[in-house]
Amino acid sequence: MPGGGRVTGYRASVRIVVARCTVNYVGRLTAHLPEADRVIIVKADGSVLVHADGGSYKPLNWMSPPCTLREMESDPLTWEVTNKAGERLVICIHAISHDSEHTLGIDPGLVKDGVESHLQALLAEQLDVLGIGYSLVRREYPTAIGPVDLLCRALDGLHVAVEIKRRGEIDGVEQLTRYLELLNRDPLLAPVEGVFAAQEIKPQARTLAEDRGIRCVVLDYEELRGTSDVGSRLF
Amino acid sequence: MPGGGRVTGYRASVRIVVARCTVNYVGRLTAHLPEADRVIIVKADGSVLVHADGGSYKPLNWMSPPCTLREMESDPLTWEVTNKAGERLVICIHAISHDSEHTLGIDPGLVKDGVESHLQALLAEQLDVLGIGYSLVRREYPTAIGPVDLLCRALDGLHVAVEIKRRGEIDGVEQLTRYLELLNRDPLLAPVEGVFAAQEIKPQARTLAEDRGIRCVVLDYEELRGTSDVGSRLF
DNA sequence: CCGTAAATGTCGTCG
DNA sequence: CGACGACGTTTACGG
Repeated sequence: MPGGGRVTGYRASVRIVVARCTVNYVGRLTAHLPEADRVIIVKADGSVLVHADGGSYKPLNWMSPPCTLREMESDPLTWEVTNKAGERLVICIHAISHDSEHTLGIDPGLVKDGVESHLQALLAEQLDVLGIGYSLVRREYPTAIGPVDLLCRALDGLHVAVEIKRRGEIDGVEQLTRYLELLNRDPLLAPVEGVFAAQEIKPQARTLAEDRGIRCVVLDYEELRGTSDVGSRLF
Repeated sequence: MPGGGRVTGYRASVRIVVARCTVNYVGRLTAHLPEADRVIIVKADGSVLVHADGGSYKPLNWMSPPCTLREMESDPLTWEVTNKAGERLVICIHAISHDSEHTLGIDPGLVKDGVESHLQALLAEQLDVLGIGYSLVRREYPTAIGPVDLLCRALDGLHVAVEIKRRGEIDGVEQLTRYLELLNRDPLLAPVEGVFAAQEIKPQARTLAEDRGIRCVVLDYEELRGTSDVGSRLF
């Protein structure tokens, strides 16, 4: 291995450093941060975040786990973070104004509600929102290019493929279009109609969808959740 | 304004708190974090990050700027972060094990190299990589649904639309397909061929592209940069 | 491990 | 401010 330095192994703690530093990343792209004061967080898994005082939750520069941090006994102090893919993050530390370490333990994790999978579960129970008399063939109906959110059968026996989004944009229409093209090749299913269902449908997505004969349905999450049995069971 | 509490205005500093806390977010979705020790970062712009000791750079929970932090003098200590859109992040702090504040100043910002715009600039100078004798009509050729990366003319006078990606996936093929459909409606341009150029092209994207008569070209960034005049000028 | 799709995506740019 | 595409997207899920 080139160079010396101390390799920091697994510590069950975060290290928080505030320091004047320059940072260089070479990997999927090349990125350079000029000398300035920043917050550096080293997590237990070796991952490193370099934050400025502003911007959103995204660090200016970072290294994702799994990776290895090596602290060089050079002047200026240099930290080198590397991973298997050959990406390198090098932090030159010119002056440290804060350095502390904290033991946090394993986090119990985040509980979410209101994401697409919930919409799907609720809709599968209330297909009338999509069309009177619809019956469910399958959730996550598998195709060669991925699963269709809902496959239904209308009163007239025709099949209906439903793509569900929280926010309906062009990508979602394209996705449904690919599914429909494939499903319509299956003589046992064809003809298959398309329904694009979302809490919010962008005008351009609606235009594209309707231009392709895909019906758009705007969903009311609160109403779906209020009416449903699962609504209370799930959360 | 409901409730009391001290509203923390603009401070030109980050505050770093390590504390046992529970966190609730209500906004675009609902998310709950059970009681545990975490790192809480409050940036100068009022934005808040709640990090665990692990995972990647994404916080467990957060609020993006612009937003307002109100510290309630309750027991347990409660921080309420809100924004214009009505999103709320509420942090109950049960025990503080670290609390410090640091002045960082404005960050000079990140310098990047190696992204799509550079690929586009390099390719525009070396069109032979795409096809012998190609000439450039325009970079960012405008259409009603967005700009085509490169519009070229081949030796035989036919037009060629080029979509450039760092990583070529299905989305990029769809995008180019939409452009081609539009461009081919223009009698002054039609017929327009498609070329999908990327540093890496996923098999499924290649299959879809070739199925649609779109030619795929794999780019070598280092070679493009080495050969080019701009290569040295740009960086 | 690959491939696909979701995301509180975020971030920049352009109209 | 909205629309749109890029992103070191990251992250989760399924084969």
